[in-house]
Parts: sequence; structure tokens; C-alpha cells
Amino acid sequence: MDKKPISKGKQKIDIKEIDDKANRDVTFSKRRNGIYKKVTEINTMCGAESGVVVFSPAGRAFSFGHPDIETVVNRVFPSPSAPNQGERDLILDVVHANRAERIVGLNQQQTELLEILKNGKHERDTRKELAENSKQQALGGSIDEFGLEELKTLKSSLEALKSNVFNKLEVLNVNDPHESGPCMDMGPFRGQ
Amino acid sequence: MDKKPISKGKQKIDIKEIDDKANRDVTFSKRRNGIYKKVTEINTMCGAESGVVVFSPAGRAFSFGHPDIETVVNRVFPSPSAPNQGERDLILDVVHANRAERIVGLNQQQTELLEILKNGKHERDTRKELAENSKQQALGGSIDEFGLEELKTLKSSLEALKSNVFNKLEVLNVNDPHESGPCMDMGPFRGQ
DNA sequence: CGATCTATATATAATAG
DNA sequence: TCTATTATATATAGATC
Repeated sequence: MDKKPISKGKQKIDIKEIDDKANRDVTFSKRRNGIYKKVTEINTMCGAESGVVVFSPAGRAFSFGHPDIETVVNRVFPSPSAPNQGERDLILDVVHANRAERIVGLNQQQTELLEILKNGKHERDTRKELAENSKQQALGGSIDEFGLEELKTLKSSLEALKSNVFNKLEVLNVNDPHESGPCMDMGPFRGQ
Repeated sequence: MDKKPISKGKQKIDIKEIDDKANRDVTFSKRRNGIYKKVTEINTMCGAESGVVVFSPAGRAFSFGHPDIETVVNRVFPSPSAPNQGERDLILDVVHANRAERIVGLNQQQTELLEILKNGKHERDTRKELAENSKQQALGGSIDEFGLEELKTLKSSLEALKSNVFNKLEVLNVNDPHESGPCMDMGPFRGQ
């Protein structure tokens, strides 16, 4: 039973720019998913809040955050009147969409899963397929690419949501002068 | 000379919240570095521009990437203690903390459900109990402070979203010295 | 493009300092 | 907390569909 190796398996490569575009795109896609997964995991395991914004070489934006990237973005651009609000808003726009989609997706997924569990209908195939999709969903399947015109349409919705948040923040502010340290500064990294 | 194994090596663990604080912190630290490295790599290899920001449960910020944004961060946080971000962030922290908890819970629930579906282990009792909890989680804790209704509305807007961001990105690029060159970088990984 | 498979490179859990 | 080791779980390069 001599076997011809079907694959040489993962080969070691240098961490340097990949010249071949096709290969570069494949790697980008694979690793992007890998990063999303890692981000999901650290948040779940450590109760952290993190987010990633990836701009592909083509200029498309992909974002992902847990529990929501808005939290992350707001910390990076904490002051409403600070310069660069435009940039902050852009990121938030991109990111908001993703957040909402993800949450909606989670809820739907949750509902489906519950339905199956409750009804006890769990034929192998169906179940496997669902689990497959769910996994993707959970790991970042809702990631999306965003376009231009839609963001404008989304603008009003976002405004509404923002007002909503701020109102609640004010209520919270009055009733709960909590502690919970202010955003520790970090400075452009330097490791911890 | 038989030797006693110094270590059992990496053990398999579930992706769920780590109860032990000490262990959670260690894991946070390790994985945070792992993510930084991955981000650095994808940027280098694929000419992508990405950044990641991780906030520990305590609220401290731990990283950042993407040259463009890094520049902004430097401006927003000129020194280790910007003027009036305190109050605002204080409130945000409280709200986010609550929100984070809920979502982490939902994520865990999701993981559990998927586990059951995949392994096909669905003893009546366990399943019923799980469904019970899940339901509460899904309904009672309307994710975020946004209701499902609101999210649906937003979802509609999102449906149409497709070419908007692209243009905004171009606007953003005006401020970016280098188009989409490899990410200079950032990370805590001065090495590699 | 994304999914799948193989074999291997890496990340990292447990542990000690 | 950060570093170092060890043994093992995962991620992923390369090929294929």
C-alpha cells in the first residue's frame, strides 16, 4: 500500500509580501477568517472587547468586532468634537452595519437552533448542515463588504440609534455614578 | 534515564469564559499577542491595512494597527491623559460592560447549542434545560440596547448597502500618505 | 472566489521561574 | 504581570474540485 502523498502539507513560508496575486488573495481570505475566529475566541474566553478592521489591498473594508466594534471605535475616537471625526464616523458606519447584521444573525440562528432542539427534529443531515452554517455565523460569517449609497440611507437609522444610546447613557449617568475606570490611555501601542 | 514529563503540553479546552481570573488574564495576554502577530502578518503578506484593538475586561486598551489610524490615535491621545474624556468614557464603560456580558452569554449559548447539534448528543433533559436558558437569553436580553424591531429596520437599510463605503474610503485615503502599501506597522511584535 | 483534504508549521495550555 | 519549556491543539500552505 504505497501511497503517493496527496499533499506535502503546510509548507513553511516567509512572512513577506506574496507576489502572486491569486495566492495573495487566497491567503488574505484564509487568514482574515483566522483572525476573526481568534478575536471571537479571546472575547468569549476573556470577556474582552476587541475589534478588527481590515482593508484589503483592493480597498474593500471588512470589519469585525465583539461584542461590537463600535465600542472599540469609540474608544479610539473618544471625543465627539475631536478632530478626525470624519474618519471615526466612516469607520463607525462600516462597522455599525456589520454589528447589526451579526446580532440579527445571531438571534435568528439562536431561534433556529432552539426550534430544532425543542421539536426534537434532528435528522443527521439537516443538523449537520445547520451546525455548519451556524458555526460560520458565529465565527464571522456575517462579515460583509459595504458600499456607498447604502451608507447614506443608513445614516438616518444610525442617527436614531445614536440618540437612543445617548438618552440611555444620560439616564445611566444620573442613576449610576459608577466607577469603572475611564478609558485608560494606551498610546499607540508599545505592547501592554 | 527515564524522565518525568515536565509538562502535559497544550490541552484541549472549550471556547467559553474562563472562570479563574488568573488563568483568564494569562490567556488574555497570550492570545492578545497572538492576534497582534496575525494582524501584522496578514498586513505584510497581503498588503492589507488592518488594525486591531483589544480592550481587557478592565477597560485597558492593548493594541493597534494600520498606519493611518495609528496617526490619528497619536493625535487624539497626545499624552497619557487627554482632557475631558473621562466622564463620557466612564458612562460608556458601564453600558458597554453590561452589553458585553449579555453578548458573551449569547455567544456561549451559541457554542453550547452547536456542540450539542454536532455531537448529536441530545439527552432530553439537557436539551430542555438548555433551550430554557437560551430562550431567556434570546428574548429577555434583547441584545444591545436596541430592540429586535429597531434592528430589523436597520437590517432593511443594510440590505441596500453595497457601494457606499468605497467612496468614503477614497476620501479617507486622501489623508493617507501611502495608498495601500504594506502595513508599516505597529505591533507589539517589534521582532518579526 | 470558497470548500475540502493532507501534512506540517504555529499557536498555545499547562507549568515553572 | 513577562519569559521559557514542553507537548499538543490548531491554523494554514498547497493542491484539487
